[in-house]
Amino acid sequence: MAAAVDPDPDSGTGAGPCPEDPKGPLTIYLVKQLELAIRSFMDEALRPYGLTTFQYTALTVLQRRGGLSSAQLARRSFVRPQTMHEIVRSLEERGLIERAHAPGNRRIMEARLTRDGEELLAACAPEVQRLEDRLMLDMPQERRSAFRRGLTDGLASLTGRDYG
Amino acid sequence: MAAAVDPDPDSGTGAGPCPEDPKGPLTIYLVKQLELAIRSFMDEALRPYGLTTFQYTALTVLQRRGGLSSAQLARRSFVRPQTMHEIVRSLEERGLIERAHAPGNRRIMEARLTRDGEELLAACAPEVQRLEDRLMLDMPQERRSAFRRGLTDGLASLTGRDYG
DNA sequence: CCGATTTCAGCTACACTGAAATCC
DNA sequence: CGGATTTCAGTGTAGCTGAAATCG
Repeated sequence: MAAAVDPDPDSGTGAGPCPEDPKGPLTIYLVKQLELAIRSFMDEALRPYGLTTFQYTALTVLQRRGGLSSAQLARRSFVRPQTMHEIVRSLEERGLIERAHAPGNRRIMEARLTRDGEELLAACAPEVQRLEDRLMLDMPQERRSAFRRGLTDGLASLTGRDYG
Repeated sequence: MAAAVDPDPDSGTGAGPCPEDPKGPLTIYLVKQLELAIRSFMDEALRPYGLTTFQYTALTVLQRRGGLSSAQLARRSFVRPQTMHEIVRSLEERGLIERAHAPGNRRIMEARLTRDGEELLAACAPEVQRLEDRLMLDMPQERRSAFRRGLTDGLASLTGRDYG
């Protein structure tokens, strides 16, 4: 499967420090590698529920902040409005979200989870939490905080938004 | 463009702590958000060179560790060998890498950067470094180390490999 | 008229499954 | 024969550009 992660004996990981660059790989490279690993495990965990990682993420954002428009979601996810519209449309078709015209602005469609959407997220939650736990397994509490702070600070630096 | 990142006044980021969960969003969510932001800026920076972020990443891995096979690259990137084969094939077609049968094993094709590939990477390097700098801009040295450690530790936890 | 949102159409890149051939 | 690598064929999803319609 996607996340088989055979502990393969390929010499090294491509990430370790080399004689030429003692500081190791770029941090942006490490972020990408970690995200690839997470997405691989997420896709595997979510496949039984018929969700991709991206669809799941969109649903959780809508769960936390209902009433967002497709364009607002797109900005959060750094994709074009057309791309997010496609995701939203498919989620609506499956009955996981529903959309209604915003009061006072007829051209904006606000999306919200349906009961089915809530239930599907609840069904996935344990597996997602298991992945979160596994990620943080070997980190003592203090290091977890420092890690999360690096992530939010980096996001703030790149986007100018506040993720604290 | 992709990374326009208008400092839009949408209420909040979807990532901040909510009354219901004082601990804030899952760390795996933060990793994904940060990677989305990075990829957005990377795609924008690399477009003039005709490279996607994924292609660029594959090239840099081959630069650090020449002589890898398509299947070895696939394991590092958590994709199927068929997927990586497609990437490698297109890079070879463009003359950025070349492949040769491994000595002693005729079914393995080892890939290496060509001179054109090296030059293209060198041309991209400044822009990529600018993004790296921007990510770490507001972090003092100690916090950068803690952040990088979180990334490598997380990778090690998920994959069982050593990214130290 | 300008800007934001939604939507349609077409396109490329990514990633998967399935299967076959080659070689150790 | 089993296992790994490469390759081909087909499919679906993600994400892009371009363009149009709607509404404030």
